[in-house]
Amino acid sequence: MTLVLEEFLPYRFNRLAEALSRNASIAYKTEYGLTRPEWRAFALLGQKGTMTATEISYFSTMHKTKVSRAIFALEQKRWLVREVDENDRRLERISLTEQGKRAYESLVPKMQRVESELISSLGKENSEALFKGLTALEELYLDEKTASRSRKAD
Amino acid sequence: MTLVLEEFLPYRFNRLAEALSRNASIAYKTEYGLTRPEWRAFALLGQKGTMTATEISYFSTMHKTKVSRAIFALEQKRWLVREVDENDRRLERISLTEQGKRAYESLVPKMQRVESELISSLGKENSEALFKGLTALEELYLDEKTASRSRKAD
DNA sequence: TTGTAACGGTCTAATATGTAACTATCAAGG
DNA sequence: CCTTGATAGTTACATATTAGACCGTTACAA
Repeated sequence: MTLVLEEFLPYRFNRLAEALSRNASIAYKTEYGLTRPEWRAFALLGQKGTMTATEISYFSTMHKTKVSRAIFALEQKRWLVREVDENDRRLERISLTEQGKRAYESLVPKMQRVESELISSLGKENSEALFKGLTALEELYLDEKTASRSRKAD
Repeated sequence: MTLVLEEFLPYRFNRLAEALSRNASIAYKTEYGLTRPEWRAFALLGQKGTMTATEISYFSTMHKTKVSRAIFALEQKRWLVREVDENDRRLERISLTEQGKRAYESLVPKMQRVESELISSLGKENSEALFKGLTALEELYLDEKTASRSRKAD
């Protein structure tokens, strides 16, 4: 009995995830000096506006210490600010500065270009199949219930 | 202009890769005490027979130091042995011991069961779409040329 | 031969990540 | 009020991972 690693789903996903991330990271890493966790937190703040660190952790599925450090780095760059919530002083409301928003507006189109180039190279039929398969898998594995339990991954 | 992280391919792949790996790892981690790099090296050796460390690194797309440590751990378990190649004494020919082969024969069916349960939960249509999409992506990103250049990932 | 470049593999030092402890705050009950 | 237990976030320590130096080979051209 033999298992062919190249056909094994966890292996295929890991390899592709790594390749896609590396490919996408070129833009935010070389031009903006962001790490992957920083990019994720940044993208979420640009997408959703003001958030708490816990929310960022939830939506990015990153460990809270990773988020904490990513936020610190973005704060150093003056791309975000925090304000303590007056109603609950444990919370910090985090939002992009004007400078951060400008960076977002200039970075996001580049990221989207990478993605759309990828999709057009795949072709309509393949990319539709891919989306269908991914969505089905996500429904199976990453339901709210599951997602809220396992938030430590990168 | 907004980028929706939940729809961004690198993010989706990373999350799914993590979820699939975690799910698959239960079998080899709890019952056999293997780490992920160890499992990968082990699976390759079971699949392909005798290999060198560099070959394992190539096919597993793992960094060579990771492979080195994985091999060391499997050697400690007495699941593999190395012999220096007489023709080229830089090389070590690594292969599973009888004990290693027995472990392989008992572990692999469990891993395959996990995988086939996943696929049957997805249903025929979705899993076919998934495979089609994954294969297309792999051809685009992980061709020999590409794969041989970027071998550091996990 | 010998010098030089390349290779297989390991070891070391720097980075990145996760675990668990800690601070500060809040909420609810006595 | 005061205690107990939970939550938000940071920090310190332990672990895991990577980059790069390193050693012993080998290949091959001069």
